Amino acid sequence: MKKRPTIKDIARATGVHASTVSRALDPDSKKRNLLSAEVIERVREAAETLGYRPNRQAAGLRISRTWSVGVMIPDITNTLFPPIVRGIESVLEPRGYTSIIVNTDNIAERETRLLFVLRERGVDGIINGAAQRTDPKMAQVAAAGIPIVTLNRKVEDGTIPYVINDERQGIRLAFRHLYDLGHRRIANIAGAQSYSTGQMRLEAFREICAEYGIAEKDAPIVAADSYNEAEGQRCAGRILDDDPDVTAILCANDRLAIGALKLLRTRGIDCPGQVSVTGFNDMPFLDFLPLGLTTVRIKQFEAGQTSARILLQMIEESDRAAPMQTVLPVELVVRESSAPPRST
Amino acid sequence: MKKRPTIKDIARATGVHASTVSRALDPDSKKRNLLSAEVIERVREAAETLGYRPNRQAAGLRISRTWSVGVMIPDITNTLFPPIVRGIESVLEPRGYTSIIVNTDNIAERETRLLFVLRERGVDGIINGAAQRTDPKMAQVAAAGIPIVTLNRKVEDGTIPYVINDERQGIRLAFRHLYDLGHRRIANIAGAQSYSTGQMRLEAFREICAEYGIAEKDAPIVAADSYNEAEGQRCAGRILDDDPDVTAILCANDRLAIGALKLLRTRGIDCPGQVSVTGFNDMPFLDFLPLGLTTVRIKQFEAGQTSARILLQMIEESDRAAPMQTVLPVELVVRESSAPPRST
DNA sequence: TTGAAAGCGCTAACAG
DNA sequence: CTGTTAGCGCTTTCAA
Repeated sequence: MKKRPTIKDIARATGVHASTVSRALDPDSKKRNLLSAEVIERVREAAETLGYRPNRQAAGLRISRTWSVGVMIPDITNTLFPPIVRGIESVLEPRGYTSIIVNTDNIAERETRLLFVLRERGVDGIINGAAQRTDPKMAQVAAAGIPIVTLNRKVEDGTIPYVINDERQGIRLAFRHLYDLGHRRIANIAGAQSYSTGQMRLEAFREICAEYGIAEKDAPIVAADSYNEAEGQRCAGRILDDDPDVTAILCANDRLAIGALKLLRTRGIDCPGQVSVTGFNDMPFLDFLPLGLTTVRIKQFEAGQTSARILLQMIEESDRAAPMQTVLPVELVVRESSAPPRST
Repeated sequence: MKKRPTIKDIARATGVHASTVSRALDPDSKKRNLLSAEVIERVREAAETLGYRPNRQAAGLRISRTWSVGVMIPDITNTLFPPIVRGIESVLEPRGYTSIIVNTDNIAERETRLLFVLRERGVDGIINGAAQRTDPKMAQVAAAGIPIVTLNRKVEDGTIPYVINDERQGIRLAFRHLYDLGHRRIANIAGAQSYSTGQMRLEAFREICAEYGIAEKDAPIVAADSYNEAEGQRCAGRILDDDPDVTAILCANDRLAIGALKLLRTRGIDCPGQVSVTGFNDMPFLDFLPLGLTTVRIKQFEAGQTSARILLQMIEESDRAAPMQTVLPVELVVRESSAPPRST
């Protein structure tokens, strides 16, 4: 196991000083321009033939950089996240960065600890796809000067750049779709209010109801504690118990919708015959469902890409201000879970 | 953004030399035992109050370690892999390691390049979940002294430790299940023969057919080029074209099985009424399928854990020999896609 | 039992 | 344009 060549080896081979080699190989042309073309060429060749590869650990120790970024997500086994992760990777990898992916499971203390782990690792920046609406730890990290951007969710603090989806428009598309089908008693299973998505989607629902002149009692709302199927079941149950005349349930997320569908099946209520259901996110594998779910598609891969690009800009061009707010477009995907209400 | 305290700061605070601090804080007790208990205690306290955290970059530069491992998988968007990745993470993280996950997409040149990226990153070891049966690059890396273990698949070269599932037993369970249901014309969609899984599962199929005294013509085999739904469709089509009397299709993997199911639906052939289908892996979200797939469950999370443990042993206890071959148990999961053949 | 000194591989002043 | 020097934070001889 012979060790790999260093800058010194190249210096020896070319007869110039190590620092000259460093300069010749620096990707920043401002430094290279100070050297004679001839030396640069010689150094390049020597590096090539020796198979030189810079030692990032050493360079990093010197300039305190690691060319790694932390990626925080709730849980990679949630199919929503793999495409996002690949989007991130697709811009990071070509630029020489690697990502350290950590799963918070939406547990606050785990998030805190992982944040600590990432800082200790000296990551050059963080993409947080698991942020809470208020997140003091996060703001603290940002204040400490570590580039950070949130993905899918935003922190209300206002200092952290974010990339989110057009939640408002998504809810409006779903609502209008149901309304246009003829539904007039549309319930809402809202998401956890501790996430910006939960809060924004609920707000959008209230807003459009008001716009359409629908009274609050005709648009019952139950907020879930978290985004999962069990909560979807529970909330759907409560809605139907309180208000058996509901003909459609607009859910703040696909997993809640899947739970709602499950409950309907349990109770022998036909979907979409008796009750229509819509989701949000268009998670992969949704089309495996026996009944296709009408939902709002978000740009998963692109969201990953965009957040990574913004983070890189923050890391590498700290002079240029990075965009603070990026909102990606969404689109409605109509499948089988929505239909006109039974015309009783 | 005040920088974090170094070993020097502690030295100054306690009045001892930096090297003494290093020794006092060394987790290896052999080194600490040389120091007086009093000094160790003082250093510990100072480290605590200053909030000292060792700088891995610096330590790594010195001892050439990074406390990071590379994890190669085909594609994180394949739901089979997230549980594996979390299994790996669950043992790595508590021991202070992070994992760098890369997706090969089963493209050889991508694999080569990523392997290069990982080496350049100086990972302490590699878990390869995307290995080919013959993989010179891999053997080369292993020979270079970088700890490496393969996961799910094995390299035939024989020098690389592996953690795989009991492919043979899995195929036998599926076959017996079909046979016991009464099937006598069982076809096989085999996996790509460039992966050990494809090869082993096919071998097991041939073996058990022979055991049951089934002639080769009564057990048609078509090998897929890769593990995906399109190939499953194609292969199932060929099987039914050549041999319309087949009553069951045993697939080397779930995705092939999903493809086969799709083809049956296309042709209006009822499953399990006319043709039964089985898969392999028990991928998450399989239960979303309109028709539950009978399959062989592999221990995904545990496989991740086991491979990580073995890798850590190779890294940290290079003296103790790591287990070369680990075969995890599998179990049959019976769902709706298998039933007795129509008794025509 | 502790200190001194060297060096891992690289970059960044500062000279010249 | 290029060489010299110093040092990032840590570990590890070698002395004392």
